[in-house]
Amino acid sequence: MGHPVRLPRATPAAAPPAPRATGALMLSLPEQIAAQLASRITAGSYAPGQRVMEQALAAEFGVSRGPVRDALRLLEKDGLVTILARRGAQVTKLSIPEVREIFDIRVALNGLRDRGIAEEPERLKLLPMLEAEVAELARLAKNARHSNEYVECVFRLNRALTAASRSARLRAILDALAQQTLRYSRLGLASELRRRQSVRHWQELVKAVREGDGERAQRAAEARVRASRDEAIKKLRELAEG
Amino acid sequence: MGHPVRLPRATPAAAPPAPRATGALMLSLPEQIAAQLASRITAGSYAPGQRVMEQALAAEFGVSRGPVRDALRLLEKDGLVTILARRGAQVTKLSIPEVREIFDIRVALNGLRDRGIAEEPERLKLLPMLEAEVAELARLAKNARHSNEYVECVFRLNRALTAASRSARLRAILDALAQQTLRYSRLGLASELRRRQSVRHWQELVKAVREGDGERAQRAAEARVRASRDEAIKKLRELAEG
DNA sequence: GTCAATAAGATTGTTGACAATCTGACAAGA
DNA sequence: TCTTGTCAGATTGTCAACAATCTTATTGAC
Repeated sequence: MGHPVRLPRATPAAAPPAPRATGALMLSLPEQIAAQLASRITAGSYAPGQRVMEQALAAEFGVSRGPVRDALRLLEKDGLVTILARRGAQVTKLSIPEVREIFDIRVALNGLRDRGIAEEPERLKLLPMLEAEVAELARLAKNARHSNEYVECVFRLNRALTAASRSARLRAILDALAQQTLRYSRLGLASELRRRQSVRHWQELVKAVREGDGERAQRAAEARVRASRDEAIKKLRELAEG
Repeated sequence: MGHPVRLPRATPAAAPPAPRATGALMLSLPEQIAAQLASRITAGSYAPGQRVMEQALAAEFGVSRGPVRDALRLLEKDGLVTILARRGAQVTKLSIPEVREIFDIRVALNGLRDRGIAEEPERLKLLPMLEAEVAELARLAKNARHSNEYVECVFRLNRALTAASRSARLRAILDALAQQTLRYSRLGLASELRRRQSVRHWQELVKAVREGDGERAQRAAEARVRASRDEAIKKLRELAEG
């Protein structure tokens, strides 16, 4: 069979070996599988600690174990699964200190990212989008029923900013970390008070970007992620105790 | 054949399938191959941009392409090779802006690392080693002929500090970045003036760790890596022009 | 002489099967 | 009752071969 092709889902027997056309934006087979699994993990379909077995996935996706292996290595790179030698892969399970560690790294690197963006001459192209999204954030924060939409909007913003970063390595690291903390960020934005604080942080960041003030952008970004970190940890502790 | 075993080098035909005992600290076959290749890359045996082909390595190590594939994925995770779909792996080639980006990330994360260490109660156990190594640095810096030893000592120090960090993720990221910038750090420590400056940074860091002053440790670490960055970039530019 | 199409070789992607190891349960002994 | 040893099933590690793609050199046309 070829390989950078669409995924036949849940093919019980052998898939028809029809070679497909080579499209424009194509993910390799392992990448497609990894993407599917990543969304299942971040969405919570797979529980933390759950084993992820090659054979079963290969059968489900109608491929052999090779591409599944590659996909699992890809997910390991993003920290979504943990691979133990001779013991296979399992959905990464994070302790509270580990969550904190990841947020701490994000504090430092989001600061670096947003400082870089604020000092970039092309930052002005980003501003309309930033301002529109932050206005949307302010709107959503007022209504307690829009918690999910608020979180989605924050993720869009973050993804856009990460994508705008010059450094490919920074992008890769931040994308991985953001994915790992996705479910916890959600926890940390549950209360309306927190969302209002979050809006202020974003507004401060946009202002700094508009004025090209890298240091202030960095401070705002760091403050924002720190607040997210503290609230997430607090909620996690409450969940662990109560 | 088994798999977490020693490497038969350059076996032309099939290796004798003798099953070996399961030792205590054992690397899987792909990890062993990856370690070998990593040292070749960081030592400069493989030139940047050079293609690294599965078949050839499999033949050289006397294994099939499977473990070699895994090894290359491992190296990609550390940024030592770049894998292009359908085009194989090549030793990562860094442009000057890319080198700068990596150093910038190291600035932020080394700061985070050393701040964490300075604020750790168990930091006192580290102090003797730190002080001994930094004294050694001061000794080596005085003699221009000891440039290589100086660099080695800096790497030991860095490795020890990274290993002492609480966060496994921070360790993984920093190890990867340090490997990627290894040859450039070497460039940046060539001049005696720079080594003297480097010693002062290290002394400042040790002092901050001794006193448990996290913020000062962070500033010292950041300053140290920034200086390393600037000197490496300067040398790279000189090489590119002259 | 330069450029595009073509064909041969080289290289990666994928597969299915076999070997080695791990997991869990069950039984025997202290 | 708890530990230890053994066994069967399940799962990962490895291999060799095939298929698809890419690269390179050659040919032909303009």
